[in-house]
Amino acid sequence: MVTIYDIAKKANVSPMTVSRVVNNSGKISEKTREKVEKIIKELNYIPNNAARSLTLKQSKILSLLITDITNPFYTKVARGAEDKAKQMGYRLLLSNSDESLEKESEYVDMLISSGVDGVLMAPAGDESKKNLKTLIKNKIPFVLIDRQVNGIDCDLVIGDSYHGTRQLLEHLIKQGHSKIALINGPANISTAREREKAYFEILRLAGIEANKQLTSNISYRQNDSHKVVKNLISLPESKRPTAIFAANNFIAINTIKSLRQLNVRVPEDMAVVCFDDPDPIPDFNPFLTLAAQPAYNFGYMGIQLLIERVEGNGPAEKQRVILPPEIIIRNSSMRK
Amino acid sequence: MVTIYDIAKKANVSPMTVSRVVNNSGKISEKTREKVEKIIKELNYIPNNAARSLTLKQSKILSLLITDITNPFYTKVARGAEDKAKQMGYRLLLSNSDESLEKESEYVDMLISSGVDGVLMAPAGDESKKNLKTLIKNKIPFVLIDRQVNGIDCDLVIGDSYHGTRQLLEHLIKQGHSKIALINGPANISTAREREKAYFEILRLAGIEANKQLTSNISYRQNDSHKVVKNLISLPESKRPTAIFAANNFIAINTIKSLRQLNVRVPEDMAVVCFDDPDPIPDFNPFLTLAAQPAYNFGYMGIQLLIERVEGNGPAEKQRVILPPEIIIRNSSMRK
DNA sequence: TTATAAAATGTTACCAATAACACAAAAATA
DNA sequence: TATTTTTGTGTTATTGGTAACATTTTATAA
Repeated sequence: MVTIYDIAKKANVSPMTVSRVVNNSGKISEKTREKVEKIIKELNYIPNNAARSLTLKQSKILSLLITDITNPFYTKVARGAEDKAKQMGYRLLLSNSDESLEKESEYVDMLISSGVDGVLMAPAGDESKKNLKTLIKNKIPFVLIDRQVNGIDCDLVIGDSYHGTRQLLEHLIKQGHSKIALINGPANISTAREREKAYFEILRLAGIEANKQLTSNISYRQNDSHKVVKNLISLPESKRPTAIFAANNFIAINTIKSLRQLNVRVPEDMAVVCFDDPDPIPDFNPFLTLAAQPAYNFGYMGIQLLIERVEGNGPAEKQRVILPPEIIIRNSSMRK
Repeated sequence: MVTIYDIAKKANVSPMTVSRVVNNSGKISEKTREKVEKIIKELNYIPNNAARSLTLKQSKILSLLITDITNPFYTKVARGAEDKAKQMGYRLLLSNSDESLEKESEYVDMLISSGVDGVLMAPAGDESKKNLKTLIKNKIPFVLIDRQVNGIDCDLVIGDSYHGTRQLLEHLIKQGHSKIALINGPANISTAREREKAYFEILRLAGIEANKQLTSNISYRQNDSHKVVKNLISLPESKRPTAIFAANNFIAINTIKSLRQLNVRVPEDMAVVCFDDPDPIPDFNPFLTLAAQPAYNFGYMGIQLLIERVEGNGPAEKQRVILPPEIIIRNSSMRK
């Protein structure tokens, strides 16, 4: 490995001078700069980040801690995050918590040890508070995306669950539905709570009496919708829903799969709508009506806020960025 | 930040003893080990990776350098890679080259500087040789996935383009197609070359005279299929293809979009098949007939080979892992 | 009981880069 | 020309951890 010492020797200057050339810091005569730069090129010198991190206490590495990169929502988040990080001269570490608190906790320790400068995180749930406290204790800045955590005041980039829910439900109501089921995510995740709250509020506003029997909480990523769907289908005609509002893309897809297995046609017998597009490549075979969140921007903005914190340019008060969803109406909710 | 010196002082031992406890190396009496471990917990000590990297010359960070995480193929690769890396105690850096040689080159420099222990890479093309040489010069082990590079002898995890192509084409031929167009990726990417070679070979074996007019090379990820599709469609009836073999998922989707714009129905007027599933969530609205490659395993195996190299446990000769595709026949190629 | 081996712990130097300070040479000012 | 300021460059110490060697303590054998 080529070090500044090798350069220094060959250029007949001190290592410090080389360091100054590399970092463009301090005063350097044009002559020495050129001489040193020439040798740097010649020997193919690349600075050693470990040594730099050790003295500077910054690694230029950020971490993206999400639940699962294979969820297209987070795929796009990751892409946005990586683009912004690259643009700002940072590298990005990828971690998948799978919505598991322990995995998240393991990663947090690993990340601290790795010396990341900051963490962009979609927390597994409210219990992530413990892991965030660990970050705080270690003075590692973080920004939350998609989900908030009770009792943690920090920079946020989140969607607008209320308006997304509202537009989806109003669309269903306009289509003539009044018995609308909610298959929600876990109650310990803020987005699920917000969507549920919005669900009841909007039904009330529309003069529709909500029925607790029609709502349920399941995982955002494990496939356990089947039982719930079966239950809904086996309700007596008078109570059986004609539409399902799935809290995310994954639930929606599994719901549709279950419905098909049960010979319930979508949308003819059952409309389905959800949050977040399951299709990473836009506009191919579009089927699901949904509230598309600007996932790329979640990542992009998140990294932007994070770097502001890392570099200490952020405002004193925490920033809350709320990105509105876009409602896309497609076949899964259209009465033929 | 808590260091081994803090622990040492509080435990009344030398820093070296603490280091030994942390790393479970050397001989330590049970008594001291317990004493030190207690204080480590108490002070919440987490080792500083920068310092460790500096002495040990290894960072426990690997890099995944792919073309685009939003391509579902690479999304799954990334997930497999991250899972294996985590399991082996490594962290994973994510980089998207967008099939651009310069971006790839920038990343390679960044990665070397970051001190990654190894790189798992889907090279942008044959010209990536230059970037790989940089890695070699810096003694950074790497493994290539999905694509080979002429003139670089290294560990590989690749698919089987020949058999995938063969099965797809035989399926089309069995469906009665004889005028089959190939919309291929760039000729400087090994997978494209292999698929083209297989295409001609298999047509020949089937006694079908191949027509150069029916083959073309476009980007694997930019949407520039439209002109090509238009040309194919405007061929005289006698020459116009009845099926299109798209070299990857992205091309296939854009091809179908173009066909729809041109009012050509798929599969009624035109069958379409391709490599790689564009759908990250399995079995939802499946439409495309394709050769599905075990993307997750590309990443998983790739990291496994890479870590073998990094840790010096690998065999002397380079390893070539070839993962066969699975043909999935769906609607896009079925004559109704 | 002493010599010797083994086990446990400590000391020193080093990894690559940089901050902080020191100092010489050149330029500006008196 | 002498003095001050500025500019350019060098020296030393530090960052957190560990390898290599040194030393002390304990256990074992003679």
